[in-house]
Amino acid sequence: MGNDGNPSCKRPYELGKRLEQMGRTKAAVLSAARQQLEAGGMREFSMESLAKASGVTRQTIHNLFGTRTGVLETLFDVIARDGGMERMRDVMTAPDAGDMLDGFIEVFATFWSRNRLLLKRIHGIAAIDPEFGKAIEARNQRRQMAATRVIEGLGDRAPGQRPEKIACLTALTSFEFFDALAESFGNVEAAQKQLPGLIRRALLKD
Amino acid sequence: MGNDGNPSCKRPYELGKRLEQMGRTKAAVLSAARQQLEAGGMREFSMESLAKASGVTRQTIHNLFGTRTGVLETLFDVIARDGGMERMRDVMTAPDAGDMLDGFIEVFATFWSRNRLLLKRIHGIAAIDPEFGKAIEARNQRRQMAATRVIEGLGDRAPGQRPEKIACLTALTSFEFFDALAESFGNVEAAQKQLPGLIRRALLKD
DNA sequence: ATATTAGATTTACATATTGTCAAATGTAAT
DNA sequence: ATTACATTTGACAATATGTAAATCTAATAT
Repeated sequence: MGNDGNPSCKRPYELGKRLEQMGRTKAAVLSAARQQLEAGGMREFSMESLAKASGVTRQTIHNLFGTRTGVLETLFDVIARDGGMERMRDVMTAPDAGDMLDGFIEVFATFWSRNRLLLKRIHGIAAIDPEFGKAIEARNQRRQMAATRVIEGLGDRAPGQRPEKIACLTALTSFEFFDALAESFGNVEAAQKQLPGLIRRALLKD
Repeated sequence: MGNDGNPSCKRPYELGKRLEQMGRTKAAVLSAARQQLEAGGMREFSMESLAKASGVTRQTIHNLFGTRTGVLETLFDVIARDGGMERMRDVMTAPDAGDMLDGFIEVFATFWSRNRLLLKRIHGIAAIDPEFGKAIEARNQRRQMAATRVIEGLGDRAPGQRPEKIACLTALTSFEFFDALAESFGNVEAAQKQLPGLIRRALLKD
């Protein structure tokens, strides 16, 4: 934006209100994308229907997001940023290791349950599209790093099997497991309620 | 096949050798499908490339499998049938409840690990295509029923929380969790090795 | 052996979707 | 009023799925 560095421009130009409008359409597109993905999966999710639902042209969406994958990536970024993950900062600095574990579990369980349907689709896409999958792998690795610090914080008396515990905690706090649990229970609340105890038993009793 | 009950047929006709050929092409297509899905996800998996890889035309594949989804469903059925699941019969009739639990876990862990990449793709597709997802949900429900019998067999002294245990066992033996575990460990063998202990701790200690 | 016939395979076509481009139009900042 | 940029419009190429009619193959009856 702006016209910095463009020698053909004869005077400066700030977008101002137009940027706001762009932001609104961008939000509208993302909202429509979310709705369509959740409702009907990838079948309903076409640039055409997206354009119609958000009241703009296909071309505009291309201008705003690049490609269809671009829409997905943006959507993924948005929910990751606005999903309560900022609480992780506090959690990871908790003085008590047990509190850290509990907070760790709770933050993820909340995030997963809040965005369950959408994340199901997005992770599904990641599973069938290796390239898109990298974006999600990166986040999983961050979760694994956090899990490492949690396990180290617990400081058990058998440090030899820490790697196993880290891997278990990482897998048990994955979206995939949470989703499977919610599926088996038939509702999200039960999964959210049972998860902490389940993980503590799996990890701590040895 | 054959022409049974078709009034427009003027004389009996057995396919014989031609059926063998069909079987071979069918197998070739499925093999190519598996390879392409595992290697490059849905990007590589087109009717065109499938036809080229298996040495037939697109139309032949349509005749043999109906639609592209038909190929996937057949592939899913094939691995489900030839994946060692027949051992479940013996497992579920084991006299000792602990053996039943162990066998239950082991059969699924083996199946998941043997077909990991392919199942990752197939479950991914199920996640983004609600209609296709039903086929997999059906199998998950069968696993949940089996899990119910396993938990009931264990006959613990707190039958009030059986539903929770059933749901946990179902989720912990899901492909999604196994895959997440293998991902965190970095290899399948470790996941296979750790899973039984993890599940026993999560379930039994209370 | 050979003509007949079911149905396997091919060829050609219709439809839908993504992505891109150029030019026209709209709109807010200067 | 003029300029910069966003947005629309319309068209196009590339790619994919799925279908209909034409052609070929091989099993069978005579």
